[in-house]
Amino acid sequence: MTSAEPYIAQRPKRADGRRNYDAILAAARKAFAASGSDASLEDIAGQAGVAIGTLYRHFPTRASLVEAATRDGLDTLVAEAREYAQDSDPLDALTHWMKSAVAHISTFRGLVGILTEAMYDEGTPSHVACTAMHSCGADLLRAAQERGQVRDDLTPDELFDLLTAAGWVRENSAPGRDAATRVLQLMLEGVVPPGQDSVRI
Amino acid sequence: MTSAEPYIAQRPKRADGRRNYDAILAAARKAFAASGSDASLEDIAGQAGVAIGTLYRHFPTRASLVEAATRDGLDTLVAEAREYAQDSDPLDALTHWMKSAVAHISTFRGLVGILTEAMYDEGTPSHVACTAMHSCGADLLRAAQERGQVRDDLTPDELFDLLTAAGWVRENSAPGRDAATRVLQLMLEGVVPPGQDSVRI
DNA sequence: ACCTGAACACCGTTCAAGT
DNA sequence: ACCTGAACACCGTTCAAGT
Repeated sequence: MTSAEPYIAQRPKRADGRRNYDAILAAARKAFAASGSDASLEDIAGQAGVAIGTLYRHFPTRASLVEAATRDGLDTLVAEAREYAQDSDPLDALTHWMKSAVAHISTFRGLVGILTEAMYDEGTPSHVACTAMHSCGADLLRAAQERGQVRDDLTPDELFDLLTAAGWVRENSAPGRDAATRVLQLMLEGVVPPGQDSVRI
Repeated sequence: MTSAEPYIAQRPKRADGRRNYDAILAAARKAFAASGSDASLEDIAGQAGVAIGTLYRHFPTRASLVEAATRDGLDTLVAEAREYAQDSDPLDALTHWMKSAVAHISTFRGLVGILTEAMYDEGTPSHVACTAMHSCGADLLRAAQERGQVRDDLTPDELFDLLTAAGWVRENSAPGRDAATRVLQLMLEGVVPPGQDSVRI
């Protein structure tokens, strides 16, 4: 017996279906940006000019709609990892990618939570995107560690934790201050100056 | 004209009211722990053995119920700050308090988000608790900075960002790994070893 | 294969009636 | 001052009927 596969939305072949699919996706992205991942599905259908049943036909669960709405962005992030890996300085590659990752995983309120859950739940539409991200991060991390540029007790899971933490700050911090970038910088450099004894928690 | 004050729940004087108030609070804490801050209010009323109207009488908004359910814990946190301030080592005091703060602001899923919003919104029941926390952290931070134990470009707002980021990880990380403590440690010590050139983001 | 919208379910919130 | 529960509103989700 195979475990239940998550439903991954597919762009229909028929012209009318494809038109509606695209309209729903566009409306969803707008609604997620404005109201977060728990935006009203009825509103989204209305904005797309389709009946609610049509939305459910293409995207049977909210998670499948979120996955479809964020698919391109997360694919881009994976592509960036491959580009940055060409960089002569692995630490530069890692930090640039981390900054981009934070942006892509927090494009709207609620996304980071969905992706974090998806990371450890295979029955979730965004799970494959998350594992792809995870392994990209792991590759860049390992390269930097091999050069001694990053502490070698940092694991890929922990890197993911740092990214989601910074992403959450980006989703939720008050506007007017780029809190997430600063948090990322503090994570990388540390709060306690090198001169001090090691911090005991 | 005075701006609208948030409603802060008060324990009733009449015996039957006080009994219900306490029962609702106990049920709410249990429900929040199990289902997060968006637990069903009907369930909470049912568990407390009261009608839904009674819950609304004592706690007219969900935020007021959350505030009442977390009041004791956050008061404790403020008291701990004063204790730790007696410590001979300001950095120890700060790190211990930070660890406790992370625990207290993430006692159930959704709390960190509510507190973060409350920090910057005066019209919110938890706002006063948040500013108290904020100023405690600022005091401990300043003491550690005066001894040169913490980088002096770190602001109290940024300290709060770090705490909420770690708290969010605690709320949302997969069980079986104490991800939040590790994240806190990484924030304090940094990901990049002292030998490296300063990190460019 | 795809679309529509009525129908159902669930839950948050209010309020008139009661003690 | 406090309690009750019916009533209303809103929204997610399903499904029979239709093209």
